[in-house]
Amino acid sequence: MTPDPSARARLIASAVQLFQAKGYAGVGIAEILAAAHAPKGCLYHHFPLGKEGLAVAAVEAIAEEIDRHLQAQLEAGATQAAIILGIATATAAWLTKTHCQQGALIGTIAASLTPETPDLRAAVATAYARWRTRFAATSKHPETAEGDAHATLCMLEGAIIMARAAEQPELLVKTARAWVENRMAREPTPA
Amino acid sequence: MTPDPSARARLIASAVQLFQAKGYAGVGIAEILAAAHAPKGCLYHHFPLGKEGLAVAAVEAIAEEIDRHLQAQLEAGATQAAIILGIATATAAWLTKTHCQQGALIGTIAASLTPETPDLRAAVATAYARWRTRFAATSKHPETAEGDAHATLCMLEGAIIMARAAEQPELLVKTARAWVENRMAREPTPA
DNA sequence: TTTCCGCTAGACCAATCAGTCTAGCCCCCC
DNA sequence: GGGGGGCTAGACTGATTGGTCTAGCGGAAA
Repeated sequence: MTPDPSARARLIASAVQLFQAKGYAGVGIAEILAAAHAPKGCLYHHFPLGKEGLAVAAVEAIAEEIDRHLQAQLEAGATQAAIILGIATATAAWLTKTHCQQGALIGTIAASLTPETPDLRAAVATAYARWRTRFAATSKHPETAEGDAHATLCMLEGAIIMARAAEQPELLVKTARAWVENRMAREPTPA
Repeated sequence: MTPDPSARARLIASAVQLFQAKGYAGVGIAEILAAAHAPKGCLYHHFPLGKEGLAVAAVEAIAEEIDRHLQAQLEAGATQAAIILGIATATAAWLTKTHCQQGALIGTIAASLTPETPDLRAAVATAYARWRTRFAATSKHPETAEGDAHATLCMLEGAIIMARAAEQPELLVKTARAWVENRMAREPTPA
């Protein structure tokens, strides 16, 4: 099992799972290594910056994955409302499946950022900006596009956190539905 | 300095500050004790359940404080829009003052709840439910009151987290403003 | 004045933390 | 068929973790 090309990927996958569940400070390196079946030296070889470096990679991986998903949906002509509801429904199902123990990776990490991990903060901010830009790009109201996209992301992140805290995944779908209906009501006839 | 009646209060105050900044897992007991100028035995006397007990007390204290503030404003006849904007503006000012190092206590804790701290999860869920109920009580549309209140709380929590991550407190006010204008547009003539 | 007890005080513990370092495997190149 | 180096492997360290335990201060009651 020498030049195992998947060791790095396994580390990132385990980090995503664990950080998602317990937050950055809540997970020890030993736990990640055990989950990834990797020894310590392996981590510090692939991520010389240690725990923070791994977390940055995890954030970037998820940011990339979601951004690709967004892009694909938008290019396929999905409406913003459909995308929002799709994310909410899928996440709610995920919460149910994991008994509310796995949430939104980036939101979970974002909530407890400290000045001690500036690189991690930067990665999180970049991820949010990326989604916002992607989402705003197809808005029908250019002047409010960025603001709307940002508000939508806020609602989703907040709703995921609150649904987890209340252990009621369905709250997430309900909130998203209310949100899109709210917007529909405001824009009865798309330009 | 014997029966110091303020030791317990000092512990809670320090816990609020630190948990707010770094999340539950990110703060060590030693740090809280140092900030509160209290020895270890003092904490375990007042909070036999240790760290989690202290965190529960901190969450309850903040929940109570904010609930009282909400109640006072509602009784004074403030509109929901005014209250939302007030919270956003005040929090943004607070973020600016603390260089985005202090956020929303309950949101920060809620984001990284684990099954290992069930009491803390319960305290957080109770706090959210309390605010939601309080806020929904004065809605003009009873049938959607709870849902609206919940969505508003989601938006605020998410916006605070994202404003912190981006280190742009003004994002919070902008998002709240967009939110209330959205609602105004939907309800042109209050019943 | 003496007893009592709520509370402070901090030494102490095993466990865990993130991180460093050396040893050595094994593929690839020469 | 020897190196060389990317990578795995895990022992090890000092600091810190949450928590327990005993000692003793000092005001209130008798």
